[in-house]
Amino acid sequence: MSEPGSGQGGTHSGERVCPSNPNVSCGDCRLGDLCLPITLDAGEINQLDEIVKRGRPLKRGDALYRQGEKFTSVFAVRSGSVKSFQTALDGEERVTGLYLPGEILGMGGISSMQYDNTAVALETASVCEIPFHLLEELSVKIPSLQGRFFRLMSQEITKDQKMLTMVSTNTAEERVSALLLSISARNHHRKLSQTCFILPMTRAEIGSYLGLTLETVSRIFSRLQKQGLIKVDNKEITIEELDGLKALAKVSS
Amino acid sequence: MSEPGSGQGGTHSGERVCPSNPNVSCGDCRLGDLCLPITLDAGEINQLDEIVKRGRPLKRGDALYRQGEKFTSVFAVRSGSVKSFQTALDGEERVTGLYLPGEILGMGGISSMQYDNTAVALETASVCEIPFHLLEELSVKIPSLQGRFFRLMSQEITKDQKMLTMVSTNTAEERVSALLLSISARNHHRKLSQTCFILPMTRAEIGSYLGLTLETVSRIFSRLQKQGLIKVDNKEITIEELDGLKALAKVSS
DNA sequence: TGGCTTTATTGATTTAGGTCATGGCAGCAC
DNA sequence: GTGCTGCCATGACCTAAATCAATAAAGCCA
Repeated sequence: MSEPGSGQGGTHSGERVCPSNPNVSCGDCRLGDLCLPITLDAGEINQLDEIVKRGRPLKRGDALYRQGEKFTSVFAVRSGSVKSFQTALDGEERVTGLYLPGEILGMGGISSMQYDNTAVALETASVCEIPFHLLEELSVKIPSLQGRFFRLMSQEITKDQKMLTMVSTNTAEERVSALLLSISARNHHRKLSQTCFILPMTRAEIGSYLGLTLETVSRIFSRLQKQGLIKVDNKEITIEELDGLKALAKVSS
Repeated sequence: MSEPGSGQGGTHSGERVCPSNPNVSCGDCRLGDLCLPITLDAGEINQLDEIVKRGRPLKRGDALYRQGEKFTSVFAVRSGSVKSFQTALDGEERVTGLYLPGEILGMGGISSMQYDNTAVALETASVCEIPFHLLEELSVKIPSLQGRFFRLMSQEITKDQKMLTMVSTNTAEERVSALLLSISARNHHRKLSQTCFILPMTRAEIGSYLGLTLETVSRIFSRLQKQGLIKVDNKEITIEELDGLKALAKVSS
């Protein structure tokens, strides 16, 4: 019953089901307490459910939306991971965000009515698409949904400003440590291991995200490993000394 | 009738009045077409007006709110200018935003219920305070206000991401040029000179905002002046070659 | 299985911008 | 006026990270 791509909708069973299954409703999705529905009651979740579109899983490299396209929807990551990036005038890509299950993206497009970056799946991923005009209408009817969405956007603002502060003041070592800790904390929040995980991005993508070159990222990984703080096996990171890494990262969280 | 600090409220005259006058209603404020009220009709603006608190003008250095304080309101700059900054663990201040008349700040505090940065006036300034819980209630009643606020927050997200991209990829010269152009464009939008203006920040604040040292900012100003692109007289900047500066800044706007 | 492409590591060298230091100048109090 | 204090300019030097380069390892597919 919880295999991806099983049968019909209406999966109102006792156990919550696999989030990669496209037929899971918001009420049954095990991400409910991270995603939009938080603060909504059962009836409201059903209304939200009606406007959410759950597409086929995406393959690595598939785009959710592209920079410059007409803005229509925001997206919630259900499984897998997604990066967003801006394409500069010279064609260079600059990674602006990494989105894990339960996180919402695409909100930068609301004001200008077109997406301000491109979002692509970093691995096989499933996402929920929420048409924004419907979300807006529903938010008028459900004040707590409006509030939830205000809070989500505010969170994005806070996150971006933290990132900005970090990129413009911290050393390469601090930035890399902070990213590892951020992924660790988000995994922990999703009840996954906070000490061992697979990096969804290449060294080049991490560098682009942190304002570093891929060589520097690689060197920092090696250095942190030499110091015994982490273990690196290609994309698999094991944090050996969580507190040591936190001390290095010098971030408040 | 348009002197700051004149008499009573109810200034419904034909001509729009000076925005530093604390008794001007949203409908009469000449910033109406930049600020929150855009897209609202007359009746709606009156409702918005009821919840907006217009305080005494602030002096240079006065705080609108402080990092860590309980979040209560968002603020609109009416006249003067405001900076926001985050205080790091070591007590260092990092400037995260510059807000000119018509611009809204404080939205980062919504999600965590406390302000995520400190905002202080850079010069004599007047601001409107909008208690957020009242704005939220009103937004349910006035869908176009909800929409306007969604757009404002989205704008902040887009702005921050652009800033992030810039700080992590562009050279010192490009960053300084881009900031000058940003101020120029915002002045132009307010029907002020786009080629001559007073910088509201010190070299140190500009550096902090752009992820540079004050020495570098100073050197870049000198260099741009030597190239004939701008004229610098202490805080007064005159852009001599707008197109040349744009070419240097390498930004899309 | 081998050949191809993408990704990662590590070393040598360069450079943009930081750091340190000095002097000038504007604004303000008295 | 004189002396302070904060801000700015500019020079000398240094360093973190970029760039250039070569090699190795992983993933892919035919």
